[in-house]
Amino acid sequence: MNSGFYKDTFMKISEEKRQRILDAAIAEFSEHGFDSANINTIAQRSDVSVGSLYKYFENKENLFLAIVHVGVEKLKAVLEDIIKSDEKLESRIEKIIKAIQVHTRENVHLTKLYNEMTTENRSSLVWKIVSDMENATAGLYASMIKEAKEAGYIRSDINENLFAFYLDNLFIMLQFSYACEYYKERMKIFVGEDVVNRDELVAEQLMKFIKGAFFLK
Amino acid sequence: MNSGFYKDTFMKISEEKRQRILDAAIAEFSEHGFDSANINTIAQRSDVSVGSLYKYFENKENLFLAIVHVGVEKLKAVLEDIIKSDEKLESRIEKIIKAIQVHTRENVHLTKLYNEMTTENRSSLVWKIVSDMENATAGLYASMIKEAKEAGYIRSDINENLFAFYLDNLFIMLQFSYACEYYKERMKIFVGEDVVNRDELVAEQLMKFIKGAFFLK
Amino acid sequence: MNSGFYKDTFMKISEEKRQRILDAAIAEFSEHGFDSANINTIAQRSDVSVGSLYKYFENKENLFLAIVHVGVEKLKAVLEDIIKSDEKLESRIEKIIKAIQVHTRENVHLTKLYNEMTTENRSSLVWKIVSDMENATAGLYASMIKEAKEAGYIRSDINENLFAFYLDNLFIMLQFSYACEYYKERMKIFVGEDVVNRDELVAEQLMKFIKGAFFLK
Amino acid sequence: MNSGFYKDTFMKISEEKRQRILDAAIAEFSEHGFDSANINTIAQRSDVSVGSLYKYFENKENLFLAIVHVGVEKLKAVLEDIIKSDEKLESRIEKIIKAIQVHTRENVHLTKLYNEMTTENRSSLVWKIVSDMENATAGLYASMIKEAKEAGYIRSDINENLFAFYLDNLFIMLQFSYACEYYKERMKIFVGEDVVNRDELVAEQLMKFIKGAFFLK
DNA sequence: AATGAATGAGCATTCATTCAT
DNA sequence: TATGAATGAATGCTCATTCAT
Repeated sequence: MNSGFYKDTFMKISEEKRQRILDAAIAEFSEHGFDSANINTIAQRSDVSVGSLYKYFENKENLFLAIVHVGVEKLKAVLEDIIKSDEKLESRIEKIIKAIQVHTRENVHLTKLYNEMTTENRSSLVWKIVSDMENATAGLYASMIKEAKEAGYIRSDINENLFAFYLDNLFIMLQFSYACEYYKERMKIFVGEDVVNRDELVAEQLMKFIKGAFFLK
Repeated sequence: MNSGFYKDTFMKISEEKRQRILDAAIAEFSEHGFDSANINTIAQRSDVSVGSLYKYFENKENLFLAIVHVGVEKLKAVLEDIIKSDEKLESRIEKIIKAIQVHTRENVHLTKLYNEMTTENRSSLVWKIVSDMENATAGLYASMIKEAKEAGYIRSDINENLFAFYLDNLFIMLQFSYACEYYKERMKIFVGEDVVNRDELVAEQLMKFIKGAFFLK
Repeated sequence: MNSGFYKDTFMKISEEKRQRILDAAIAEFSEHGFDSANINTIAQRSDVSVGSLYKYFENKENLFLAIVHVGVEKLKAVLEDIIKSDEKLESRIEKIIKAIQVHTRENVHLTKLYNEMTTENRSSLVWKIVSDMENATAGLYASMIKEAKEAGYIRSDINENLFAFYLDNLFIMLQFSYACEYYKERMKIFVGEDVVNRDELVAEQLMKFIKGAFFLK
Repeated sequence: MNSGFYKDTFMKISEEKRQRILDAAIAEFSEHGFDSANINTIAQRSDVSVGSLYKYFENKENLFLAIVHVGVEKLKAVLEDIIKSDEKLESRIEKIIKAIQVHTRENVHLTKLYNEMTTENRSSLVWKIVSDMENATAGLYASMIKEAKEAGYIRSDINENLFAFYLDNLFIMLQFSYACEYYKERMKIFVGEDVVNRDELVAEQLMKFIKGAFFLK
């Protein structure tokens, strides 16, 4: 049950306090990156003593991993819900795109964290946590595509693994483009200052892009 | 000529030494990220004294910006060459994909740096340098697509800016997938352990993906 | 109450520890001057960690200003006590001279610090703290003289501000001559090796000098 | 002949270059104090290479001592000229006061340097150079006073050494009050913002102060 | 269990001094 | 003799982690 990143004591405190700590940590880590994030600041932000923080988490790294875990679980929940539904491929993809737009805006910090996380420093540590999700998504996408392919619904001359990969690549970049300053600026350059207010257009065109790639016409 | 990140003295030293410093800095920054990168280590790695390093660069930040600048210029050169050629859209895209595969493998550190750079901390500083390149690429892709659209070569119901954006998103993720540990692992999960040896397949399928998205069938 | 140079935490530690820190700082700064004073040494001397020192004071400068403040307050207390008494001018001056001799010997480091402080580097920062005291003394001396002048007790053809200034000049040099190596050596050259043991003579003659300057005969 | 602070080579360069170096050094040391003064800056300011500077002076300290020496010699020359004249005491003192006002304004840097020099750090090293001058002045003042005393020109109940000492104290403070920021501000507080433009008043009142102290009335 | 003061290793940066040219 | 690039020890300050209360 325990993901191994927090100590048992962390589960003995009130739900509210636990959340305060996680929120503070997510904010701090996503704003400053792992190295510059300050444990003492996280303690202040969450109105908890440093001492306590170290009663709940072995060290800075584990606190980081714990929140990455939380973030991943949250995203996984959102995606699985959609992918596992038995609607047809097209509408599932459409739902994912819209879900990404909503979820990313509501969890900007978590998304920044996800980007931060892919950085060299921490990647090996973090991989243990994330591989799980990536595995899940990768599998789901691939089988979703395979299914559609077998049903003659999409073209048959494609490698479903690679196509799943490219599809997810587009989704990841969409997330970052909505949450991370750098990618947001970049998107504005490509599309114009007001993209951020034109979610439907972005979704519609992305849908068109993907459909073209997948579907027979 | 001088990008403003290094002092004039940096240009007075031997080409070989200059390269040694840049390489050491690129390696250190890409391995540890800006904050954890150690100037003293860079000095040792490049067999130069710390004092000298500070004779060449105002401070840690400027050294970082200088190498980002170098990286960006290098990549820009590669891409512009291809995009500006007057071959047809299809073969230009194909060339870009292949160029990314080659360039990224040859410049793993620089690519890691690019990822590192998109991280919150430094993004505003770095943006000045990179926006330039993003602007160039964005414009080139968009006009390339517009042209093809007007020539009736690709479909006419698309927003060229957004399609250029999605296209570049795929390229960026391809780069990271070849250079950054995290993304490399992820790619393996999606496609299998041996992807890294199957460049042709990756390129071919990506080509198929993109062609589907763009071209009339 | 808080002069603004130390953080609140400084007042939460034991009186004894606080004094140890101030003493160590006063010694170090007065021995080496602001620039060469070593924070790490002050930490060792006062048997406190550097980290703690920085918990109590924002930075080196504030620590310096804090002890200057302490020194000034101490001296001010001594002088005000005497000047504000309502004895006659003559005996007040005599008391000041004796007080300087005693106080300076007991606070050699603080007096050295005062000298150090008048040095260019820090003067503007320090002025805020000291101007207060100088203002007080200047005013007190001047009104003391004015009063005596109006009472016909001393001569009437003098500018009380300038005479107050010259008087204080003599006092300042007396302080330095007892505390600072340079001025001490100088005094020995002027008066002989054993001046330091002849406080009464020094005081008596200075009294004579000043009385001549001020009083009608 | 060689004071021992510079190497022989220093005398082999042009008078003009030598002066440029001394001026730059005086300015730098008086502006920043010994520790913060920067040898490389002195080299730039005097348009001479650091290498050369080290050909002329053993190290930073010796350069400092060399300029102190110059300053002292300059001041000594001014004072001796006056003190050794055979005018009567009163007018010699008057001339000294005026000379101080003029010389100090013309040699602000040197005077700041003198103050800087009395600071603990350097005092023992510096003392060798200055003791010489102090000795000279002390002796001259004392014998000047003794003479006047024996001539019945001033009062006979005074210790000529101590009176010489107090007299010189007044002179030193006058110098500092014209040259050093800290003391200048202090003088303004005592006398008013426009003192700096009222040299005659300052001189006249100081004369009055001293005459009262010394002369029979 | 909770606190938060205390610790001290670690790193960016400066600058006196050297030495190859 | 003159140069100025190169050196690296030294120091202010930060922050993860500990531990006495």
